[in-house]
Amino acid sequence: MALPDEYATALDRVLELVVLMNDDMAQSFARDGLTASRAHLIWVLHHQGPSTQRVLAEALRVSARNITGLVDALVDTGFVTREPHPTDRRATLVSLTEHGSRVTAEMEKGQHEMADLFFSDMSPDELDCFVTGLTGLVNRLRDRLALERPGAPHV
Amino acid sequence: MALPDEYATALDRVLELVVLMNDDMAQSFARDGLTASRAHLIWVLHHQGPSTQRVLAEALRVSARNITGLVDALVDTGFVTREPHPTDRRATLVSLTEHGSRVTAEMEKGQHEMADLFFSDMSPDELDCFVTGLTGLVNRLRDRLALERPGAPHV
DNA sequence: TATTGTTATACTCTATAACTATA
DNA sequence: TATAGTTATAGAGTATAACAATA
Repeated sequence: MALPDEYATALDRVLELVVLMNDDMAQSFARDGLTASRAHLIWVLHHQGPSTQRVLAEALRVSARNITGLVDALVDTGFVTREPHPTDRRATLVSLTEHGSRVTAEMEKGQHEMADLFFSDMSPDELDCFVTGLTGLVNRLRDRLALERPGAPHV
Repeated sequence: MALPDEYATALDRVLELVVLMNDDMAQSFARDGLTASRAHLIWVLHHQGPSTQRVLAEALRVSARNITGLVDALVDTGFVTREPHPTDRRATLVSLTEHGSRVTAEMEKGQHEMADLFFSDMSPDELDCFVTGLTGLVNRLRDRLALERPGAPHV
């Protein structure tokens, strides 16, 4: 055990970051008429294009039943459409509407603004040092999670 | 706009940290038979001692009705007790049981272990530089949230 | 027989509103 | 009149299980 006080302060900062980021994202989603889960779903569509509900369930790591509910809600609120799959008549393809595309594009822009807010005040050295420390930390955390949750995907 | 690629990488790391921390905490709570909300509640009791439900509602920033449900569940699962308030007969005092105290003490120990995992591989210089960068980032994020949510408490 | 998505059911967290008991 | 906590009701996310249509 080395520097308990510094460690405690540093961990407090990390925990505060997590809380603030969760708040910030939830708030930003709410402004668009979305929840975190619905935002996650259309974010996947934004990056992967039209997808079956099966694929969405795997991407969000939730049950097929849950995807049915999320897609229902996103259809009702005009973010996505359900269309028949061209070759597999069991499946449906979920696609972004124009509104859904506009919102996900705005989300991407919001990420760039957030990156600017976070990093444009740092010198190149400061940024490098911060990212190095953060990367090591994230890697150690990812390893621990993989160990403690044997069923999880070991990407 | 300065270094878009470095910024994007750095933001990705931050976002990954948030996801992993959320997963890690949820997993750790589940091992103790808790949810995030219930863990938050007993964490407040651990630090503030026996409290009225009113105080807990303010600490967790949720409705009084919600606290009733959380305390019901925590009483059923043996983490807390409800007792009459000594002077105000409208109020009830929520206290940790022995089991609740043991679990919160373990949570505290788990935090120390997490801090060790995160920081014991960093040199003092690396830690200092990481914390400096993180502190600035957290401060800018907190300021932005305060601006965008005028009703929020300006601690 | 396996897969896709649905309906049925249930649990958790969240909220507002109406109500009781007490201050 | 105001406050502490409950009951009533509702919406959202999550799960498993049973079932339909299709592969």
